Amino acid sequence: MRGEANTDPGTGDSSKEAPRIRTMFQHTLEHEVPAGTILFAQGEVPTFQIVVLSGSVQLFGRSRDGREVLIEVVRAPDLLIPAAVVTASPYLMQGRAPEPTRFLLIPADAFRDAVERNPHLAKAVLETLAEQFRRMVRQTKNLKLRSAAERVGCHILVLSERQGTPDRAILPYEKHMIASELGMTRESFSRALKALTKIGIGVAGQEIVIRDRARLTAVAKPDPMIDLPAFDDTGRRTLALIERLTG
Amino acid sequence: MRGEANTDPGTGDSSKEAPRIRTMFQHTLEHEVPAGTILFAQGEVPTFQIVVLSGSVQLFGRSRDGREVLIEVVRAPDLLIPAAVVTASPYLMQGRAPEPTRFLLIPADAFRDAVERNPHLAKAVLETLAEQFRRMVRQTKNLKLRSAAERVGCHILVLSERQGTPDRAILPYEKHMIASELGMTRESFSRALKALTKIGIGVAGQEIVIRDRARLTAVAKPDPMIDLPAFDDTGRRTLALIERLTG
DNA sequence: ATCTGCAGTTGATATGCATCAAGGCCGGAA
DNA sequence: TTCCGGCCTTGATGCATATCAACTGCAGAT
Repeated sequence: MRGEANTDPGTGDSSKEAPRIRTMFQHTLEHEVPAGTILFAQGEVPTFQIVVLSGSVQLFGRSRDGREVLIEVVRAPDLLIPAAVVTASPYLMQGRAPEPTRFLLIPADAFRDAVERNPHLAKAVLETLAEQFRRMVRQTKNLKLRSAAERVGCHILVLSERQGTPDRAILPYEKHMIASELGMTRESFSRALKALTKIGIGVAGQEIVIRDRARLTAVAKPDPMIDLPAFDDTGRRTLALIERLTG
Repeated sequence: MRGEANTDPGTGDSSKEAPRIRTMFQHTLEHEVPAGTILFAQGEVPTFQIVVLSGSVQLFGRSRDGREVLIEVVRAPDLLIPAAVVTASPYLMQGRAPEPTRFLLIPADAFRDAVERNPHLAKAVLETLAEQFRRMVRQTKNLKLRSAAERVGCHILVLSERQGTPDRAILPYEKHMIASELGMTRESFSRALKALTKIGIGVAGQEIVIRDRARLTAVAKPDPMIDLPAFDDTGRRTLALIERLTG
């Protein structure tokens, strides 16, 4: 737990919001998990609003016959599925940390209370959730409007932008994960990469070298209405606010 | 406009929220459009928070080569893409009313102001947006985890439940629209329906008769973690609040 | 070192779905 | 009525992607 919550620092008690914030503070834990940790299962009702401080979380959807695909990735700083927490309904996905990851765990009911009482928090959560909604819309468009090869090409372009290296991109996790994130099998992903080899990229393990960005762009046809913008500070702003509120 | 906004009814001015709510009220329009009306284009920045009072709105995603697919349908009562309004960012989809539809148009900045000032409104919008996010997650799972035939079968089951008729379902709009909503071509949709004919459904124009629900269920494998629940009153509650706030 | 298991690649093949093309069935216009 | 023009269906075909299978390379265990 961060900074000994029970030794209440003397914040003025006269402010209307203070009691609730203090509640949120008192029971909020900070927690770090190793790579591979399952955070929650599909179908569970959230007990905490999880705040991703560092690292990332993969969210998997499972079909009844047991197949699992990567639906989305939440990268720090961000909230882990506020949609499930504010509606107090079951997670639709399983959450797993693919790397050592740090969290803030805020009890779900305290979080809902705080959101209801603190307009700034409400606004921040709303913006974060809105951004997440838009990510899902982008993904749906990606799946419905593009071929597998285009999805792979655009993903590489987005990665290279996010990593600030226009001439290369590092695949952030295993290829079969990325394949399922992009809605295809690992074999198809492998073949798509190989095909792109002929139009100006090089593949060496996790590293993709972009030799001919113009040609790759021409083939993959990136689109600002589908692909994620390189920077978005919603998460950072939301995190700053929550850290202020919890200590 | 609803109920002569300028003849201000004597609400007490002492309450802190009143001025903003009144702003929202003053410039809020009620509007009805005929079937086929385009409400906004992909790429436009929202000028209003549109509230769907009756009817529905189809949201289309467009690729750069001009192909358009139905991404989602917003049915009254609901908010039209609060995610774009609260973040003041461009719509990722085009909005079109496929039937005569009534709206409340709340100026976007007045809406954002009101959300920031009124915790009840903030909570309602948050819940509505959360529900919309969850719908998108369900759709992504649907696309990534199921075959075309399964998607068609489950869609029929959902429609029949929503319409309260376990033995039949009426397709709410043209088949080619539903096909693109389900991520396939109209031909594939047609063939999928025909295939399902052999396992206990009948097709007559827009009407689907479900002769053998058990068999259809066995084939389509509906799943509460993917398919929409029959009832959800989030929209209704949000609408009630907004109507109270706007007069 | 050897064994083992998992990630990835590659090839052969299957199949689901799209595409292309033709024709049927309306309902609306003239 | 006839003549359209959508919408839908159906068939033939092709292609994209999945599936199945074999193999490589590597890392961790013994």
